[in-house]
Amino acid sequence: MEPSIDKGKILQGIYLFTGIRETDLQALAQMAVSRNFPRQGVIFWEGKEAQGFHILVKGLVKLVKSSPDGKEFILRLVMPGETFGEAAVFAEIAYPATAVALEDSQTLFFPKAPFLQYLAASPALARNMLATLSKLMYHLTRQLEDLSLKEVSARLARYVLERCKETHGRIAPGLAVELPTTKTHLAAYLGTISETLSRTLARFKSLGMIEVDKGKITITDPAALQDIARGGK
Amino acid sequence: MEPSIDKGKILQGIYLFTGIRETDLQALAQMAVSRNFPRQGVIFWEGKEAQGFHILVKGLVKLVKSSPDGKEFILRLVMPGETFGEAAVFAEIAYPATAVALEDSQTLFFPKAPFLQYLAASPALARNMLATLSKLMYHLTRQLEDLSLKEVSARLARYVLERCKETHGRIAPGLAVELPTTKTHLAAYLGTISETLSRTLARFKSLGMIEVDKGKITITDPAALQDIARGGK
DNA sequence: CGGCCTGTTGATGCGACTCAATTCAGGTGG
DNA sequence: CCACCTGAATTGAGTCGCATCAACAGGCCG
Repeated sequence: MEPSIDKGKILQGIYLFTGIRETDLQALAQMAVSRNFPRQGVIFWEGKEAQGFHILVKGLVKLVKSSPDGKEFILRLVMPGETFGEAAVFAEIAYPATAVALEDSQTLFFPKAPFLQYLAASPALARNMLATLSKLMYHLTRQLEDLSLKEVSARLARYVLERCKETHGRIAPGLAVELPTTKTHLAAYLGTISETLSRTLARFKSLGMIEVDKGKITITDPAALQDIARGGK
Repeated sequence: MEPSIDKGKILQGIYLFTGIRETDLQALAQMAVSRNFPRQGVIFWEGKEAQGFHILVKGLVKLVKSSPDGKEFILRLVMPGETFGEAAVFAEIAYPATAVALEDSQTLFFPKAPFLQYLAASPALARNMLATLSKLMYHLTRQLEDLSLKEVSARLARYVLERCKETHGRIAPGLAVELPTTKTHLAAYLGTISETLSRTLARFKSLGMIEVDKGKITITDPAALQDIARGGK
């Protein structure tokens, strides 16, 4: 068994719980269950009736849709501190995707019933949850826009720029973005396959727009990237 | 000016407000503003700071993403009784898509600030809103799955089957689904263009899977459709 | 009647997926 | 420590789905 962790402590840093009173945090910590998953372990399956949602404490999780013939699309890579599986808790629907741990991971699991009960008593929590879902919806519509209107090069360019903005707060030559995992996963996230991603990266590099090195992409020509992200060429 | 409508009456039939007390409904009706839009009128623009959300009372509305070069993707067709523009209200984000009336339409508009204030006092309303957002997210992930993993024929087959199930509660030979609007719009909704949709419909017809007639599709071979929707052939 | 929008059908080209071969890095076990 | 294996990444050749461009038919409305 895990050495007992301070669940209340963990909750303090989570966006979902900002502005929640200390005593309420303790109540929430009470209902949370710490769970561990090995690399490649399935946290929940698409189509399974939702029993609650998770907060990722440590590790890395992918949310995937997969097709009968083995292709898969990564809806989201979940980083520590983020929640996942929330949506299925509030409507009578099943998990819309499968969650798989990409590294040994630890989560806090909130069972549906007690959480909903608590939610009814906490407007601040409800408000935070609405904001969380809203941001996820925003993200999903962005992905839809990319998939339906843009080609792979534009999606990749946008991805690199957004990650750069996210990690450094700005976009400038010389700044680098870390790939959270393998290029194959990135390909699945961008709605393509590793071969195509490899070629596209090679083309960007040959055009002097980026440098690629060991799971790290360095931006050398932001303007050109932005042009491509908009759909240019 | 419109002859004054009974806003309270309208709210009663809306999913978002089920289980809300009568007196609360009156308060909500107070804050709602009736607005009218002509065919082709823009209700809000993508990127504009959200000021509130709408309930469609009458008419038809499309939520679209459009690219610089004129292509557009329809995220959702909004039918009377449904809400739209909700997501942007709860996080500090802009409207993620543009809303356009496809027919002369009437909405009830709920301004952000008073609605949020009211929401804090009504757990039932918060709960309903969470459920609404959850269902929309489910829908978005379905679309993402289709776009990333399936080809046009599979998307069309799935669309026809789902609409059939929705309108008749079951799927059987002889049942028909109405197209809400033009085939060009349906194409944009399926992430393709009208030419490709036309060809695909023609192929389905020649294979004896459907009959097409005047904005109506009649299913003749459900099994074959289901096979294609799963990715077969 | 003459525009306009929608829908259909044909020919062509391009982007990206498929299949296949090779290299490379990391981890394992002898 | 090296041989081995596995998964990731890269590169090439071939194919396919679908968008593009273009021409044309039908319905609706002013």
